[in-house]
Amino acid sequence: MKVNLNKREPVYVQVVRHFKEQIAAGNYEPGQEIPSRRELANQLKINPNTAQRAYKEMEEQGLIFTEGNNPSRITKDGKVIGTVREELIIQAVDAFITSIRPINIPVDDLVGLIKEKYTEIERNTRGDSNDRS
Amino acid sequence: MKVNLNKREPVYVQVVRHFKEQIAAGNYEPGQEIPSRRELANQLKINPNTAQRAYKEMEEQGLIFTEGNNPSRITKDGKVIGTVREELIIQAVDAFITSIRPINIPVDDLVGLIKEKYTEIERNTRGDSNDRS
Amino acid sequence: MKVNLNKREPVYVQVVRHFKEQIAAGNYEPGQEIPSRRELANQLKINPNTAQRAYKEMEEQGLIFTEGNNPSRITKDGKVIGTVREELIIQAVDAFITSIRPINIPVDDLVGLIKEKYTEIERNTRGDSNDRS
Amino acid sequence: MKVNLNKREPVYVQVVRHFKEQIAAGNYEPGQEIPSRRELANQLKINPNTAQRAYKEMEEQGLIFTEGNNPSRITKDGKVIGTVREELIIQAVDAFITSIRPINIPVDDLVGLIKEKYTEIERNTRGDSNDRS
DNA sequence: GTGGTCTAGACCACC
DNA sequence: GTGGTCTAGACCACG
Repeated sequence: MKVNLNKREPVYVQVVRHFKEQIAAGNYEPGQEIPSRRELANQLKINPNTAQRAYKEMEEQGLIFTEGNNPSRITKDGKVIGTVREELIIQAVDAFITSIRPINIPVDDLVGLIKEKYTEIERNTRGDSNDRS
Repeated sequence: MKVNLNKREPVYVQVVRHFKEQIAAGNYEPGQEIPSRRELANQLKINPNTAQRAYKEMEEQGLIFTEGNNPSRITKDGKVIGTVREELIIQAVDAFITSIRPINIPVDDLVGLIKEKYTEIERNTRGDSNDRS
Repeated sequence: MKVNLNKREPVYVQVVRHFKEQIAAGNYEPGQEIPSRRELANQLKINPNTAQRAYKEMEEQGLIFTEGNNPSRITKDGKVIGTVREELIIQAVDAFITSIRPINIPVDDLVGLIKEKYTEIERNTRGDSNDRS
Repeated sequence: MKVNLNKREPVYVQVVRHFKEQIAAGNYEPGQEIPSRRELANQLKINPNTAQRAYKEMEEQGLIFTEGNNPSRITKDGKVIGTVREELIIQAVDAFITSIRPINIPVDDLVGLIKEKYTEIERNTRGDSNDRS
């Protein structure tokens, strides 16, 4: 994973989103260990406080849990995991429609463009693993 | 048009985007006058400086031009106008794909969701005209 | 002559400068008639008030004079004409030095560039008359 | 550095030009930190917003860059730095030629004037260091 | 009336 | 502390 310091999206939000994506994609087993806060901060070269904030956010949302001084783990609650996936999809679709609606483009043209772009990416990344964190 | 002060997207960016959408939708003739900075500020109930900033941005991008102290106008350059539409569409599609890609959803499911959402909106707004307020 | 509405230099100043240049270049005889204010405004497609302001400025500086309802004329005072020339040259040189000084470029390099540019222009305009008002 | 509030040239443009000159003169290392917007505003006794505007301009031109909320830095792109110098010189020479051309002064007279003025300034400033204040 | 700049002061989120 | 945005209000010159 890489973090972009210049985007308007705060770094800690980017981190949270990244984990959500990994969970939604099924790249994490329920209960699986995730890197410690310090470790993540080192990997991404971000401030430990930022990592801490991201983890705190995820804990509050029930995505991860921490027992005592052990490393944090992905939630074991299957329902939460399913919700994350839906949430991400709905958010993406809504944002897309909102941004494209005022332009008055026929929905079929749109679908064409998306399929095109999608297969183009598939072609470029075939064989790559999905988890490039 | 309405402006949302609470979004992360700066007001002046919202204004720029709104004009781009209007141009892309064909609601502006090349060379057409647009409201003066003060007038726009009154309409949107924003500060004249914010309007000024939006217009400056548009001027730098070649979307509008100003001769002397006359009110600004939409560019007469048809090429620019054509590009705006494409740019908006490509940006939207790219952002969408980028946000949805890591989740590994089959493209056909995606298309289904989009069409669904799209027609739902169509149903709610049928009969509305394309006002340029 | 052409006037640029988008420069920071006010239009009326551009007009004044243009006449000064013509005088300095010797393209006007002392006492020669110049276009009426209205005529000039038509030629340059500027507001008559702007033409008026330019002429007023020139009268105050003693460059032109007007007798009754007759067309204005270039001053007959040879000394004024000589001064204009010197003034323009000194202004130009001063502005140039001021802008180039902080960069620390050897004066000989500078002279080389100027000569180069100068002859380049000469080549492109040979045969042209100087008065393209 | 000093800023002149009474010149026609806007303050923020003066600031941008000053940094360009410093870069062109080699007084800044690539990647070197520059004062924060607030600090610069204090130094020059201008409003922080004016400093902000100057920095934004420089950022758009690729002269400086900002990572997250850290102080901005001079670009590390050597090409950009090289271009700045050339750009400043060419602009100055072009402006000079444009202003002096219509007067029809022999190029050798011009060179004489420049050298004269140049050495005169050298005499007055010999011993000064290249401070970057 | 127009565009343009500047100041003063406030607010926000991020780190 | 940093960058960034916004408001409010003033001023200027141009046309």
